[in-house]
Amino acid sequence: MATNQTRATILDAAETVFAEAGFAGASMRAIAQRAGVNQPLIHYHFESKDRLYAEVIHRRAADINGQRLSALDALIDRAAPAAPGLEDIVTTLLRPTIELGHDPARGGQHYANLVVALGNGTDERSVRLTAEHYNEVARRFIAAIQSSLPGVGRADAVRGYLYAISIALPQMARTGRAAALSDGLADDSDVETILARTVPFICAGLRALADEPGATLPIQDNKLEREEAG
Amino acid sequence: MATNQTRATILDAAETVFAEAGFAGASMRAIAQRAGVNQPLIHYHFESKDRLYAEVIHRRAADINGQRLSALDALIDRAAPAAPGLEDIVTTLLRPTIELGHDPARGGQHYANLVVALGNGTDERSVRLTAEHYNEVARRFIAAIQSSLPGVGRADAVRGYLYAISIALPQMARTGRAAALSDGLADDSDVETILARTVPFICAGLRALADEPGATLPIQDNKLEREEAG
DNA sequence: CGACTTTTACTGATCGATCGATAAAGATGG
DNA sequence: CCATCTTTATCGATCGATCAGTAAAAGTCG
Repeated sequence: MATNQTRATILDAAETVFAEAGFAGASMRAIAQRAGVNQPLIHYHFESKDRLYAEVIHRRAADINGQRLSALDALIDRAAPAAPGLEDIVTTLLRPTIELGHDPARGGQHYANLVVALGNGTDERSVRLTAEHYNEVARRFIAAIQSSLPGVGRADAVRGYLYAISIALPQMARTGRAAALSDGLADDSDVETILARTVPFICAGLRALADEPGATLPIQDNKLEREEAG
Repeated sequence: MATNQTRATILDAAETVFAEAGFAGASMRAIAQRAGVNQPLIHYHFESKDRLYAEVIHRRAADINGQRLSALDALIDRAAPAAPGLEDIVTTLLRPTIELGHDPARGGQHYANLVVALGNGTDERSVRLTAEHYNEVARRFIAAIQSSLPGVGRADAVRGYLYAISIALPQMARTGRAAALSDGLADDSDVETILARTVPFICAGLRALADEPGATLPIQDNKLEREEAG
């Protein structure tokens, strides 16, 4: 896996085309044209369309999840022996995501659109890649939420994490719908503005789940690995 | 627009295949095979792949939005001259969505996956169809949220609406990720369980936005250093 | 009524374009 | 020369769409 310049160029082009057209709608020829290379060269470097797609995802996911985990570790160390505050945990989870969506140098919106489709997709490829790249960080943050909010059960912590991600990803992708519906009032093009609105929303929601324990859901966190959802 | 049985059969098959493979990944032949008809018949009834896709969306959107608007009207009438409660408004918004996602007779998960991709997509087709079918109901519910929560500004009401939809749609689509991450604890296959968790979360979040109206209040205390060597 | 025409619903054959992928030859630099 | 990178040419498969043609139902008229 030599860090080739050609590889990076192809990955950037693939990221954009996959984001705009989806996996099936993106053609190797369109990717090659945007990258300024020949189509068979992509096969030389990445073998197949599937492997190219997986590498596009892996590159950004490794970046963003590395940031999230090291920031979470730093947060936990700083607060030790107490648990970090909920606002800090949620901010640490969301900030790298929102920032990546606003940083053109790292794919910007393109990867954002990709990862939204990935996280919400039900096809085998999306489910597999999502679990492969995002389950570890999910478990870490779910545990952090539980430590900071002892009243919340495991199931509600999982729900809260998924709700937080569900809110953050579309903002990362920025479809412009908020601006359209508010006649420009909610044009959230600034990272800090987005965090200032989403973090209080999510934290208040999580505390509501903790204060209002819902269905009869026991708390047990022994098994960590699991194959599939029944 | 004769209510033909063949048309409905094709629409059902198209809904499933589009949901499983996306617009580009779904082939007219695969749709025809699932519908038990031959491929040119689809062109006879729907002209083109684009029009077929639009009709698949239109059929369910008209159903679900009709339910939502009439339920909202009834809610407003019942509470008049006061404004309806926030929990009732959010429940009225989400229930038809969640229920549709759990009703196999009306497409069930299939339309759910479709509409998730539609709402999050940035391609021209997705943006156009989303605005065409969902902007009216969005404006109605945003106004209702503002009437019930006078402290919330217009921009935050829009945000709250979009956050609510962002939370509800993935649950409608049920990727099984919640169950996988919680070892089955959060297997939300029941409509009432989902509503009992999402509605309090969303309402608490909305009230937090209303109580903390500063749209320009960046959270600075744990801003991450993203510069690598800077 | 019965013969004729029109409309509707559907089918088999096939079009040109494009798909992902491969083989093999050419270029490049150590 | 050799290994790495890049290109040209091309494969078989599949894509959305169109065509002519058929069977049956519906409408028309003496």
